[in-house]
Amino acid sequence: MASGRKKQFDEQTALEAAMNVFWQKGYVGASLTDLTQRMGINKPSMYSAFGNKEALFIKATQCYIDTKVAPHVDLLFQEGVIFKERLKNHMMSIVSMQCNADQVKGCYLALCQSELLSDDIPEQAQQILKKADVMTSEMYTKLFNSDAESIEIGLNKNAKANGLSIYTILKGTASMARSGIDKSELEYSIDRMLIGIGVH
Amino acid sequence: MASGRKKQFDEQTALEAAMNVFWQKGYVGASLTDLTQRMGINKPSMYSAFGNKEALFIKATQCYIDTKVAPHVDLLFQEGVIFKERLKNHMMSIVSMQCNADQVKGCYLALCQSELLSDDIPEQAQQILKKADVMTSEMYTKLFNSDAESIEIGLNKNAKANGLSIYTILKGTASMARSGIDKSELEYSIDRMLIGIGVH
DNA sequence: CTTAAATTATACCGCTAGGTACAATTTAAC
DNA sequence: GTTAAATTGTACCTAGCGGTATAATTTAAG
Repeated sequence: MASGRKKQFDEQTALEAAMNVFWQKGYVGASLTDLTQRMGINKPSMYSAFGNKEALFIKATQCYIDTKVAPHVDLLFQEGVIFKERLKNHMMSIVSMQCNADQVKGCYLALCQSELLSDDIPEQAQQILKKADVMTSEMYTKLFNSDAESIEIGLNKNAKANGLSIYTILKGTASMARSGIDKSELEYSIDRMLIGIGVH
Repeated sequence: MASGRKKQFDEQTALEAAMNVFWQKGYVGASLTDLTQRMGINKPSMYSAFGNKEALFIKATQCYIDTKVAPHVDLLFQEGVIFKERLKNHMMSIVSMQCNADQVKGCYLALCQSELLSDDIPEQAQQILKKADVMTSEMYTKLFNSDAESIEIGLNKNAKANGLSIYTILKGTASMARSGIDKSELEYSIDRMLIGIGVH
């Protein structure tokens, strides 16, 4: 018989702002003041909408995966494009995102995963970060293992190693992107490293 | 006409302990309690011996460079070994260090450099981290540019790109090592990526 | 117009951060 | 053995942390 004041902020917009803070500062380095300021709300609003810092982080991480990672994954399975081009398109698209001047440079996940050894990340946050790492690794292995063209070329024989190589390259470009290296330099590097893996 | 109590700890030993904490937690994540506990001293002793957290960090960083990085650099210039083997030895040696189970996994410098965008690293600490980054990059470029064998093979024509590729690979292995990937997996990846760069 | 539910702002909690004052202790020169 | 310099341990400072109690505000149903 009554139904209170309306929320004066958009939850999704606020979540994206939080995502950018974690992207820039990592889990430990992002303070509630940093977060709520950039979200444009105060602490009680944040706590009522998201729970606590860890819960906010988990949602922000999922937001990053959905909006900043998933689109590139689609390129891996695009119909009518040969395997090598699909893989290259995928990697180039990721690097382009990592270097985009309109957002934080580098990779949100790579940064926060590097904090895992610190013992300062709460349990559930650890889990989502580790899960994202394992799933990415497995995705590449499975790609080399299952893709019809990959099997044709024989890349499935070293599926796990091939997958890890791709992942290693992308972790490298993420790190370089954070340091401010130009996209073009990284694209060139990727192009040639793929040759060594047998993708050319 | 008097000369006080003797220091009850070894400064170098304490510095190495501090190095390990920064290696594990980064600059922001390493608290004075973490640091002094692992150094086995209390705060006033630390402040009198090293100045403050930033000064301790700068010395710890230099300690890392001297003891954990420099040895691998020597392998790049070893006499009586061909260029490609020198480069490979260098990279394998670094990866072996990054994966060593007896110490923190991954790279101290890569971790702390990833904190640079956070705006939470004091001025001088920023400078030493950026300088280490630039110098590493330049070292590889110069290697490809100046090494007699590199010139012979024609690798000097893409010296900058080649150097950046090497650096990118090593940033990638550093990140993977921190996640706990086996050394053998990374060695295999390096071996094949080098092929793409023309080092085989 | 009242009322109850929801969101807001303010002010605060206990705790830990980086850093320090000070007194107690140890040392070697005299 | 005294004395002055250096290091140690304890106890504390202010500021900021993650988190919350409370009261003021806004809202729509009755």
